Amino acid sequence: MGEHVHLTAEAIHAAAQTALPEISMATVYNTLNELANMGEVREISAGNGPKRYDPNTTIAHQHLLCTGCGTLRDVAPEGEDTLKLPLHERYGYQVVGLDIMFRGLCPACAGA
Amino acid sequence: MGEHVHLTAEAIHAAAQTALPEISMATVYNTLNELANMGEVREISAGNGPKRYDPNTTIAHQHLLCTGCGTLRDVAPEGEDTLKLPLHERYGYQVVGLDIMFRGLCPACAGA
DNA sequence: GTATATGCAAAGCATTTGCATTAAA
DNA sequence: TTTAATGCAAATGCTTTGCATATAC
Repeated sequence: MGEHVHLTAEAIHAAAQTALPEISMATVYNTLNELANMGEVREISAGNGPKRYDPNTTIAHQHLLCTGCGTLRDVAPEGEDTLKLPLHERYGYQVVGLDIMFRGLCPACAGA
Repeated sequence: MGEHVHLTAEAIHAAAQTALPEISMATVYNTLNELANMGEVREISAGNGPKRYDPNTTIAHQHLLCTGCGTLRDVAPEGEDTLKLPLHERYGYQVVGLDIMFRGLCPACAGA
């Protein structure tokens, strides 16, 4: 649901277990993949480690990635609506989406 | 070296074999990880499948990702220099970099 | 002669898949 | 009763690691 910090499959599994103690990772992955195919969530691979799942599926995404712990959260940068890829730079690609990812250390990782 | 289509470890291994027929994947990965730690290349995980390695290490990267075959290439979008993350949206993060990724089908995948 | 880099093979992690079982319509 | 969803466990794909060998200084 509409959170602003995006979870891994494992974290989703742990959270789901509070409601459904018997739920398996396979079911979590099956469901996440279905949701992704339906367009209800987007998978985001944040460098190394597991993917994270984002329930925000608007066209342009803006994220803040902690390069220490991998935490991923939503942000709203300035100038987003001015960011366009000129036709002569598209190399014939049919562009359907845009991801913007800011990288850095979150406060917890910067302090450690 | 300064290519504009970024390769997977496997592709780099294959290319390296033309010069060093005995080279192993372990050596390729060891070397790529060293280069990444030195800041000479950047790892980019393009959704599913293997990572790709980008020798362009300027602060803001702009990429075009084919969601069909995973090909990743450099592009230069308009408005890149206006894209900034306002302080009140940084949540205390120390932002050190920015990735911009356009997603879509490359001509080959769109035709198939 | 000592230290570093390499190849090989095994291990590791995240994710997917097959299959038998369970629950649902 | 027929269908779809689930759990389990094995398999997969990518990457890393341990260790013995080879290479360089």
